[in-house]
Amino acid sequence: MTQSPWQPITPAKPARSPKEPLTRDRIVDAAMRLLVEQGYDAVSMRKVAQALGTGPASLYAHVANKKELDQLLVDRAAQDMKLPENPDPDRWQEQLKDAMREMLRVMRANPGVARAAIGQVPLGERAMLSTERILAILKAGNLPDQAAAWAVDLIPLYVTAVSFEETVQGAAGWSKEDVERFVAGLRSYFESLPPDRFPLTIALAGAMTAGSAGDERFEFGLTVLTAGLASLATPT
Amino acid sequence: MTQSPWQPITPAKPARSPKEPLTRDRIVDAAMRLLVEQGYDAVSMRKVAQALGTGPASLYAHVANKKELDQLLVDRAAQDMKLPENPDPDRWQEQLKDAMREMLRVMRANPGVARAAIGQVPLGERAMLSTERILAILKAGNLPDQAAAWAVDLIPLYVTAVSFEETVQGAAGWSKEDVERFVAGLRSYFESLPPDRFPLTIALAGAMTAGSAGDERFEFGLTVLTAGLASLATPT
DNA sequence: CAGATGTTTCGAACGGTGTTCGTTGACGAA
DNA sequence: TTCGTCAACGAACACCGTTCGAAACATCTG
Repeated sequence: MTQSPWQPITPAKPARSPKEPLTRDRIVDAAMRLLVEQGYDAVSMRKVAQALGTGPASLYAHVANKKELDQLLVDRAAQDMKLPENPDPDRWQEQLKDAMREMLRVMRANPGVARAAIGQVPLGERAMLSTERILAILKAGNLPDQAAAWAVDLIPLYVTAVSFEETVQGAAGWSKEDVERFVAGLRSYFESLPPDRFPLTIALAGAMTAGSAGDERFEFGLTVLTAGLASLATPT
Repeated sequence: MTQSPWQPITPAKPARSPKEPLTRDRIVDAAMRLLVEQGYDAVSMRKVAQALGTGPASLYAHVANKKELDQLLVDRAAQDMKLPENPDPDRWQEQLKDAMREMLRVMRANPGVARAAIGQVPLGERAMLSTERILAILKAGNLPDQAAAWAVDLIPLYVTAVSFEETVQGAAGWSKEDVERFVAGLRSYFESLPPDRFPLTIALAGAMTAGSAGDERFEFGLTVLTAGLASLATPT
């Protein structure tokens, strides 16, 4: 009774990790790799920790929570965006469109970033630098201060939303044919609606499902936004 | 040994539920109530089932999965949107703005719907009817078919994104003062950035954080979008 | 009326999630 | 050398969506 038969005693001592110490940067690196290679859903505290050869609890010494990690990922991606430093007042509309194309390009290159970015203002320093650059373009276009300030919120909202939609489809691992099949199904669904109540939807079924593959849809949004903003510019 | 002391005997027989049978509608009802009262995160298969006095597995006989339930919630909300049936060509821009205001109103009345709607085309019949109505307004404005077709995608995208942003804040149970405090913090963060690299952000810090409380920000988006769309209308 | 067949219900479980607790160990200051 | 501090981390908590399989019920067949 004084001693039980198998007493585990100390479990051999885990030898402490011989690896280099954890840092915020190493965590973001690992998370970014997971994000790009396997999409947003693969970025869990557990999987990131596992990729670093440790447990999830270890991450919380360097990152407040999952949301903060998401923000860090967004900021890391913003770093890759190349935006003009000295905008040209004569070409501001085209420059604005280019900037939005660049934002979409980066989000596509890092699938899942849109998912992490949606619904929260990116406040990291690198993201703020993008904001500054966009503001410069808008000021070059002679937009009133208030309009420029709100537009700089509206613009990423659009790009992020578009990229997010693509991400949702991409997350399911859809191939080009899958997308085509989905669009075709969508179109025939539109056309199958009751004609008395959905005349326009049926008539425009083709147009509504057009441009889903390429960038025409996105370009349309660019056109609408820049035209709308241009209409607010104070005449010089 | 032959009999243990407390033998539970038969567990009283669960008497089979004396309640009315489960239906898709009852499930959506319960989910909607949870959504409105406690936000999107409260809408889990488990909680919906619990609200109906059953287990989560029971729901799967009527609803394919969580995503389908989300779609059903969006469609249920779309039902509440009152949009004009016979748009007036002379007032189409104002009618379009009103329609978007109505969409936002409904999304606000059902907090969490935006979260359920984001990133997926709403295909339910009631949602499609809203699409039809918006199309009618756009056609009244003499937009080319392709423009109208893409715009009818762009418009809910904007409204949903705005509502979603509000939802994220609201989900944390923020009061009016909380929002004010957050905005004030944001503003002083902008102003504290290095002046050499962020001159515009600092100069416009006030403007960028303005209009977060009311609807001015949303109205700005309406103005930009309608103006941009109007610029695409074919002259009559 | 009895039996077979199909559908609905639902407890239990699987494998995942974000996060917290409390112990362990390493390292710098005294 | 001792002490105090703090990163590391195993284990656990409370959830999540979904599936399985066995009952309970409804309905049609003989």
